[in-house]
Amino acid sequence: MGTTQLETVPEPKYWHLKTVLGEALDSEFQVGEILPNERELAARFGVARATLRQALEQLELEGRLQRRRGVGTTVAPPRVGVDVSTARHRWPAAGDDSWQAVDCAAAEPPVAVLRLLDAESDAGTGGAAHADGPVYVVRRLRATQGQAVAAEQLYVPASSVPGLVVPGTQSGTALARRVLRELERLPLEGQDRAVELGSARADDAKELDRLPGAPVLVVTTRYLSGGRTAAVSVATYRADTCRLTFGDAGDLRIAS
Amino acid sequence: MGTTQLETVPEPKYWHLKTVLGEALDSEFQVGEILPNERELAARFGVARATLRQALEQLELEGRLQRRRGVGTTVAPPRVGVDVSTARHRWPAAGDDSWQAVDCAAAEPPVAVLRLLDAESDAGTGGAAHADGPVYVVRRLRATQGQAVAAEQLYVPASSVPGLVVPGTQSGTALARRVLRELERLPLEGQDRAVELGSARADDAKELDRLPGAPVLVVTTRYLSGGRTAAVSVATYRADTCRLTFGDAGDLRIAS
DNA sequence: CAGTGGTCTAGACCACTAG
DNA sequence: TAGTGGTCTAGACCACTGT
Repeated sequence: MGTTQLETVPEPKYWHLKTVLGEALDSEFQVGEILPNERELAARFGVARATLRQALEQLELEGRLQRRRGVGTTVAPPRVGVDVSTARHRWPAAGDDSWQAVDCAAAEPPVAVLRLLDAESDAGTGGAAHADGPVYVVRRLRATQGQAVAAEQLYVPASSVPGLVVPGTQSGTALARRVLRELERLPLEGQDRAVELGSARADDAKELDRLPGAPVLVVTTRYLSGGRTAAVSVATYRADTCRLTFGDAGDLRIAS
Repeated sequence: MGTTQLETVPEPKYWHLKTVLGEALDSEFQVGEILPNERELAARFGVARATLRQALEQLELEGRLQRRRGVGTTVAPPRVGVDVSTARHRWPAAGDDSWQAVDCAAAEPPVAVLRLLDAESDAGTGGAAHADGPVYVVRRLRATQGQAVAAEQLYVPASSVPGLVVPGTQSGTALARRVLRELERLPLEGQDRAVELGSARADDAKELDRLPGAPVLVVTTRYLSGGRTAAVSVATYRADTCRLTFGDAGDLRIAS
């Protein structure tokens, strides 16, 4: 009783809410403007806070909202187009100032990365092209317009950078730059790339100023040199704020 | 009280749950195997069902689980790699049997698409290159290994297919094929592509066998011909089951 | 039909941010 | 310290699937 049950289609409340809110965002709000808090919005729409939050989550997923704990919910700017095109045979460092090397250390890569590094080795031999030796993990950060948009781990087997000399103790970021410089000496023959949805690991989330588990676009790149996989990059892009572009002709310019 | 509060770091329960479940999936379950139902799992871990669901949602987002109402929760197979590489200057139809034309009708595209279609027109003129005329919307479905992985709307301004003759009433799928055939007559000069996260619209969701709002990867492609945007494709890929590949050298073969 | 996941409620407390 | 979003609970009912 009380509920008029106006439609035969029981469209979920949060879905309808999302639509209504989305239209309101278009017509009544400016980018950066702060919305009423969740408790008030829920009351205003006559729903529980959890239901309201379900709608907000979707809008945030679509990049229309930005929520920050302790602050509030704001209207997000349009997603920034981030170029991830397979720039004609270039190493990840070459002439790209949007990436900033942060750290580097020898470490054991996850098995998924190991499989990529060994991808060209004969299945029968079992063993390894270069996965047995140490692998340098270079951590880099990508920023666009002052905003951190991606965190990357670049896995470089020591066998790919034979010319590298490692002095005893050296700052991680200096080592990172040296590994990248050595890498550029190899002839780059091609690259593989894949994009999939993931959720941010705790460390990546912190660098991207998001909570752990935040939705991210994971770009995996395999750099090929000498018939082998010379390096593997796993880059984690904020899915809420980024649109990955692969243009022959640059941006898609969705906004203006 | 009763809670031993074992850690100084108040890691969220659902996050810890997700980790535990994820490890269990690796070691104790087979692909396709069905998990205990949510009420039992929640009881077993001593949490509320909503909390358990938060963990399951994340695992589903990462493509590790598949949940179907009325059926249960199953262990998902590894994501399938779907090639979306900018195949050397090919129209969306050419020699690709993974796409199946479904329907076609003249319709008004969303404003975002209109902006793309007019992208090359002079900003000052305001008006339009060809957005004023009718626009054909071809709907297609992409299947891989018997599974629907993507739903596409291909926007083709009538001015891009001047040779097209439209008989009075014609089946939508036949019209779709004719539009595509006409399109192939144009010289394709290049294409722009962008990938971003979205949530499935109701109609796409139905064709992808998902609920509305399900996370999807939206691939927007702009086909360039004669210095103009001859067509725009908006393809919606299931984010849970798909990994988009852009290989020079084919798949990344994460699995085996 | 019984059993599943999906939606929704009305609370409570916590972690974080900013004044 | 006040106010925000984030987490969590213990229920309830609904929509869908298979038998």
